[in-house]
Amino acid sequence: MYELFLHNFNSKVKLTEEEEAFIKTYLTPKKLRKKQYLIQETDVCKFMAFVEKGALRAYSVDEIGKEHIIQFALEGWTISDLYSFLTGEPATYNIDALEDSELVLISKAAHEDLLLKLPKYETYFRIQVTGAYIAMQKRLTSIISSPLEERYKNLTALYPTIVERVPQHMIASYMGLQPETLSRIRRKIATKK
Amino acid sequence: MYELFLHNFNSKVKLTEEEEAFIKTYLTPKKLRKKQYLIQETDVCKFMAFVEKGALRAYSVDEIGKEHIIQFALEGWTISDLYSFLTGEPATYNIDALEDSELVLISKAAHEDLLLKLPKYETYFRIQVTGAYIAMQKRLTSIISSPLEERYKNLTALYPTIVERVPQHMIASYMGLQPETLSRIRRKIATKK
DNA sequence: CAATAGCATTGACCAAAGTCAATGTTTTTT
DNA sequence: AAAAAACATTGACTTTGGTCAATGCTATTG
Repeated sequence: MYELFLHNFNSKVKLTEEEEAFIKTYLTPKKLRKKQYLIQETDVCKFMAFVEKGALRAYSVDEIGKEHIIQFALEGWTISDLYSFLTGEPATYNIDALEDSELVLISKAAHEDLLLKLPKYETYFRIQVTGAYIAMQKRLTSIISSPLEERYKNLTALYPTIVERVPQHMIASYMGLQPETLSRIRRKIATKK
Repeated sequence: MYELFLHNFNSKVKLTEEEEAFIKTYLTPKKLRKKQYLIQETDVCKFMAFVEKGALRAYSVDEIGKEHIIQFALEGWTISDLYSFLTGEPATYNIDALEDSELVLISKAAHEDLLLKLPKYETYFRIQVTGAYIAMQKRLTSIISSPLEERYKNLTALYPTIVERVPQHMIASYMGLQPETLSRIRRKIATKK
């Protein structure tokens, strides 16, 4: 249990066996069926979830009821409404499962305790967040500076698994587009070759 | 010297006088005249810059030579090409001064040394990056889910100083728009009231 | 395995943002 | 203070993406 999580952790900060055992006492496993929610908007987000298996998405819903996907998480990724998690304010995102999934949960209490008691946890978390920040900055740059066609190509190049496993209309949502538009872009790319 | 930086640091992680003195030995002050570069694309980004005074911007340049602003930094903000800074790869952004500015630089060597020698520095950095991540996630959410008019209103509400101090065509660039489009949105908002 | 719901594609039309060009204003520079 | 540069606005037109509606395909699921 927790294989992938611990593997991920060790690849960033090497743990001793005792430390591994110690961390494990703070983790909670959780299975989620396809379409089940991990968090709903207006709840307070009580944990960060590491994906051992499966796929989740975080999305917001606008005034006219449209969903906008802001993040996907496949195996090895962490997903949460970090703002809500850290501040205790209500979540602004919904997170649900796109496939039957297995998660490792870190609760707020666990997070805070680990930060205090295990310096390596803080290092791990710092590296994680820094990586997430850089990845998101790239995404943002691509949004404001690349034409759509490029953006879609980049996405498939960077995250081929996401594009394969996730329905196309969700990819469209993630890119801030209508499904019809993405369909047309794909056709355009296909006919060019 | 370093007043604002240390104040900012202390507001996140309280330092003793000795620790303050210790950190100061790692800092370098730097003045930048308007239009001067802190980093140019293809350089390796050698520091993180905290703004004591003035205003900077980070931007990328696309194939057809258009500039796309991805971040502004006013007093109290930190700016860098974090990816390049951490990996040693060439920068993908240019950073330059919008006004005469005073900066506090933290070099790569200083950053690494501080992470090892002063746990509070790691905590400070973690909190900083986490905050930056959350802010950017909000910006991204707003881009993919709000109509333009809302986005401009949000921006002026959230960062009134930026909108005041920075030329409008740069705000447009930051929003991923043409200057003409932003001008029209502003007129639309103005006539509505 | 039949029925249903979810999904992708296409077409016709509309709305929004981009482009190009001209004009007037403000800010900088000399 | 004059000249030049940078900036903001507006209009006419084009391009791009959104909307609505119809069709056929593909997975679920009962």
